[in-house]
Amino acid sequence: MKDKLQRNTKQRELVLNAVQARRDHPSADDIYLELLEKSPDISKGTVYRNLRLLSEKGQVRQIELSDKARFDWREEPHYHLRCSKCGTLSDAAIDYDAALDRLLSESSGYLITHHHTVFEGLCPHCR
Amino acid sequence: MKDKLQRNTKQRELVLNAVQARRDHPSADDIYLELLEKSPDISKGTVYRNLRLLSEKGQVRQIELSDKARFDWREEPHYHLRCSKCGTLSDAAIDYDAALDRLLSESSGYLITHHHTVFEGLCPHCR
DNA sequence: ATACTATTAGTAATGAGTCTTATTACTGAT
DNA sequence: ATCAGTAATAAGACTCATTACTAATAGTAT
Repeated sequence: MKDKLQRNTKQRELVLNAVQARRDHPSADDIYLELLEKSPDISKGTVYRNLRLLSEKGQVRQIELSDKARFDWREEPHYHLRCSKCGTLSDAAIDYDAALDRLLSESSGYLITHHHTVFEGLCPHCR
Repeated sequence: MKDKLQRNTKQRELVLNAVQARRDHPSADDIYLELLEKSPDISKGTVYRNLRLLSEKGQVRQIELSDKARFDWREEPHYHLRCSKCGTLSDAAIDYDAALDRLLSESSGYLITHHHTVFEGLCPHCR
């Protein structure tokens, strides 16, 4: 139950800043390649590990997609929208429905913490 | 625009039958290993390809998870529920909300075809 | 039966993500 | 400021789901 000490490293801050500075939805590798430009010694494992740690702490949001994870600077839960053709990912303008979590918690016996939703379709450019 | 011919092969039927005979949510590799028992010559690529083709035709449903794809015999769209600890996957007792697709189609300019939702939480056994 | 070609078996290749290990560098205590 | 303890790192090997390649096979229309 005791929290284990977490240190503040330059690399962790670089990763956090990189995600927060972007307004798209980069993959772990996107962030890694971006950081490589300014910090040629940063390691891929470091980027992946810090992205996981930061998303566990809630400072960054991990979007679970089937092909590969993407990351999001927004802290509040929200849904996403992906073009089936070109793969573009954007935020969906539909509010997160927390009532579903409560409803399903009662009926299923699970302790539901959250859900994630991805809408699929053709974007204006591809349709 | 012309439909390209699809052949009915023994292997494709084996794959379809295997998925439809199960009431859990097997991965592609689960199906491959199961078929190997009775048909030692079946190839992994064949199983993966046919699962994709069958899900494109709607005879089988592909569940998009971040770690690996799972498959489902049910044809109607529905949501899923995954235990964050043990990974167990089950169907969620909440109806698919097609109204969300229409709503977002109007506001986003996308042509939304569907959405997929996975609830996360601790199952009765793990909580 | 024949011709056409989708599909297959077998295997190599890809790519996201994890793991390993020796080294480095935070952090709290002296 | 120095020191000791140990979390975190760099570099690269590794895992594992999925795809790509290729010569051989087998549906299907004629």
